[in-house]
Amino acid sequence: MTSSPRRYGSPDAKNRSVLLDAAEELLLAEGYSAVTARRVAAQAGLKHQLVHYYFHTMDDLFLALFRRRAEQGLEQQAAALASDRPLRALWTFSTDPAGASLTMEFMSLANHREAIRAEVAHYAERLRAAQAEALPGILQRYGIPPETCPPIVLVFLTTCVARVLVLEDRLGMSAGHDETRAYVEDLIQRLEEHPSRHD
Amino acid sequence: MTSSPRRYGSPDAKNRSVLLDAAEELLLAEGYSAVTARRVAAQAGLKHQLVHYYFHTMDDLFLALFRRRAEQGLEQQAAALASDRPLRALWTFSTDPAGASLTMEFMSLANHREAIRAEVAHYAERLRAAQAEALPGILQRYGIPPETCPPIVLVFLTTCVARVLVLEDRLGMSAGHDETRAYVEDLIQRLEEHPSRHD
DNA sequence: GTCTATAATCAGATAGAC
DNA sequence: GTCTATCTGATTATAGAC
Repeated sequence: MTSSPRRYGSPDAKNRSVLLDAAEELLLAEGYSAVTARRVAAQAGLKHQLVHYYFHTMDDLFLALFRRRAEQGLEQQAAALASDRPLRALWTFSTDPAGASLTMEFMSLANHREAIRAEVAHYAERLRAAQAEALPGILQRYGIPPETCPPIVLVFLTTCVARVLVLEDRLGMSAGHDETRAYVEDLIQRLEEHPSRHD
Repeated sequence: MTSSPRRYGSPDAKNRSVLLDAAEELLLAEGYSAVTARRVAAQAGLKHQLVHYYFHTMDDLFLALFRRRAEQGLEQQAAALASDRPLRALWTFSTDPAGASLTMEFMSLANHREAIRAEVAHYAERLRAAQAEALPGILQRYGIPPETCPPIVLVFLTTCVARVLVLEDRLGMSAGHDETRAYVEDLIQRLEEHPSRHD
């Protein structure tokens, strides 16, 4: 009589990670619309019902996938900011094709999946807050007067440029890319190689 | 015997535009995954088969929708660049929420729809080329030495910032937005109100 | 933990009547 | 130009056996 007490897999089962890996590959290669229970399972070499066994709904799968990546991202960025060439490290981190592509894909997803929206927004704000907190000290170390440009604006600009570069690359666009990369990297190099000279 | 010579509606039929309008509303409000033949027709108050009558496939509908918007966009940007306050006009044009949202939605779509990809990339390159052509003259008029920053880089930066601002707004993000908007608008105002002074 | 089987939707697309 | 009817295939999700 009592309605079936639906069972679900434990969070640390091996095949759970296998499914998440498969989902991430699909998301990166074909976009979020390709991430269906059946295709994820096929990619993992498992039956599609297992997706529902480990993740109640597809939203749950996306959330689990996002959280796993988000934690890695926060750690990587913290390491970059703490390194001895933080600007270069931050730029390398931000323009990582896989990372930026996944972020953009999750942002698209968040646009029409309510459950994802809050999570993505929260993570992005945390990333940005960590940068905004670290940057003033970094700029000061390089002798850059804070009046030049508010650190939070610099943080925002960097993120924008990195994301759009990666996004457009994927579409086969290139207008202005080389010039912008060169401009940013030249800027970083001048700052980090000659901390005293910058005009 | 001869296989049915499938018929299709003429490009200037009234209901064709009605369907495109409906598709655009859906795309803006709920994202591209909501733009199905059935939902578009429902939004337009028509039967879903009419979508296939006017647009052979859904890709055709997306392409028609994109081209209609793209032509408007190119005209609007040309008008902005030719106005007496081109920087301000360009910024206003670029940060138009509806326009930027649609552009981002089409970029997401282009990411996993081959037929859309080429069209979106081509349009975006044309927009950027038009800006890159006009900007040197504008900067010269304001007395800005071209060594400060390559015009094409400025063009790219502006587009990035505008797009990401709009995208993040839709997700409910706000960190750094006010500061960045203020920074850009202050910059534009200083340039356009006092063409001679800029330091 | 994994399987078979199945329910219930929803999608794109076409044929042919009116 | 618009309709009804239909085909085909994909999707999420659940129940219950093993």
